[in-house]
Amino acid sequence: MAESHPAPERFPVTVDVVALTVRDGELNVLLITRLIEPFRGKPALPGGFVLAGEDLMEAAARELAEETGVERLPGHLEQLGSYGPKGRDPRGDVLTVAHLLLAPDFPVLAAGSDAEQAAWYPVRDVVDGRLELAFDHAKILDDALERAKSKLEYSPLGAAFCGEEFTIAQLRAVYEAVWGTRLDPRNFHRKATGTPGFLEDTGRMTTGDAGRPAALFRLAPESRPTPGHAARAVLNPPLMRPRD
Amino acid sequence: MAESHPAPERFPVTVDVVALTVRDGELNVLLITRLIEPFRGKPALPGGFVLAGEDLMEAAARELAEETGVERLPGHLEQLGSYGPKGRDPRGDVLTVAHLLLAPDFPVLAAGSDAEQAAWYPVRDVVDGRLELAFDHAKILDDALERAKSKLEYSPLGAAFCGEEFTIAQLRAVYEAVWGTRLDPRNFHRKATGTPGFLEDTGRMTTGDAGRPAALFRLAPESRPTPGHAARAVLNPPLMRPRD
DNA sequence: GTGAATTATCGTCATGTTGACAATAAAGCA
DNA sequence: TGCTTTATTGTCAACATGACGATAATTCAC
Repeated sequence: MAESHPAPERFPVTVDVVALTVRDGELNVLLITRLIEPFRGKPALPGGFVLAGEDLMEAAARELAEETGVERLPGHLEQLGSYGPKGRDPRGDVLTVAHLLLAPDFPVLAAGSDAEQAAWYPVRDVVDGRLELAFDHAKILDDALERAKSKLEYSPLGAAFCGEEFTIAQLRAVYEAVWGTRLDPRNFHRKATGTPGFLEDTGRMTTGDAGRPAALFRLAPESRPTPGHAARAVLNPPLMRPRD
Repeated sequence: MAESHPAPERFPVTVDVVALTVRDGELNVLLITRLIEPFRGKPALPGGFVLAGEDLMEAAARELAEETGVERLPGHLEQLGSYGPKGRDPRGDVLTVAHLLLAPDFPVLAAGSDAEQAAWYPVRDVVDGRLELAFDHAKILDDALERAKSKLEYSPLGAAFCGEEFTIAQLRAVYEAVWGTRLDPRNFHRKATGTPGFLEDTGRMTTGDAGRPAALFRLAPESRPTPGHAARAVLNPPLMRPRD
């Protein structure tokens, strides 16, 4: 960290959050609709300015809570990367630190009339160009998707999309939604249950669904996120997504 | 990106670079020695303030060039992650965006007497606690090492530590230095040469070294970094590091 | 109720990959 | 001329994967 004699430039710093979830087998992303210029009326990633005395992750969690009305947000939050500060906001140089939230489907509270309404949108709509995002948020979403896809290969974070307990089929649905592929249920079952340190059988079963009841699993202790530390990578060898 | 009515807080933003290379089979990191307080006399990562109108990567490259005296730096530069702004600099909140450079060994020019001298240090000295880094740079280095280790598994970026052309043994030495393990030369050779889209035989050989001459390889076109875009991941299945 | 549909789970088998290690090739060196 | 060093090619068993058959345990339609 070098010194420069003139006072260093200062930048406004924002945090943006790419919140992903799986609804009805489809990957969704949380977006707000901008109420002001620039990009008024366009969908954008939720986020906002980092406040004095705040850390990045803290700010991301606060903004997300504010814009969804959800107090304690579920799932796994991690930093994605930083963008800017040059030329990404017409109003001036703004540095943004993007974050990634992998979460089970949670309901978004209605915002007041003067607040930007957050809602889930199918990721497909953005990728296919039916939804155009503000700023460089399409690029950020793109990076987030690639990160999410690769996280599923090497880490137990697919389970972050599920609740505390889940069936193998529910976990498989996550992989299929994020990767955009179909996976063989039998091979997936073998890999998921056969990878040491990944899942733990709860002994309980589902009831009421169609078909044979499924065993309920949870993350094994080794795969669970410990307070402070992130979840350790345990999928070794990885659960590779099909290429081509 | 939400709006707040009061003018948003502005933060000084720095870039830091974890520059890694392999010298004599050992992983080294580029450090400067601080000339001023705080942490005067302590080693630190090279870096400095982002200037107005600069992008992050640009700033990182510029700072590295300034502090090493090297104009066009070799190797692969990527963003690592952002740290702060809270509580990492006793002088006040500073956000830093850490970067990672994987480079072949290059000589560092002597700095002037009023400049901070950059030099290569064995990473082991920091990890073992023989060298104490300023600020939160030990944490950043830690994250960089983990990133580098995993990059070698899934991407062709091990070659970024080598020159344009290299032998399989030189590439293996990179893996051994970064992972801190020994690898079987025969199995590594099989995997490196057998992975489609990874390496390309130049047809040329080494001469003058002890032992049988080795074939010289370069990165295959698919693995080479294209201007603008990063190198695509091609090691599929990955070249896994031994666990335990 | 009863059979059909549905979903979960276990098994099989050919193929591909890994890890351990033997054997050979091609140079420099004493 | 051997001896040492390093590179490269093979071999083989263990393991992992992809494709798919078979069976189990439910709900659902009638």
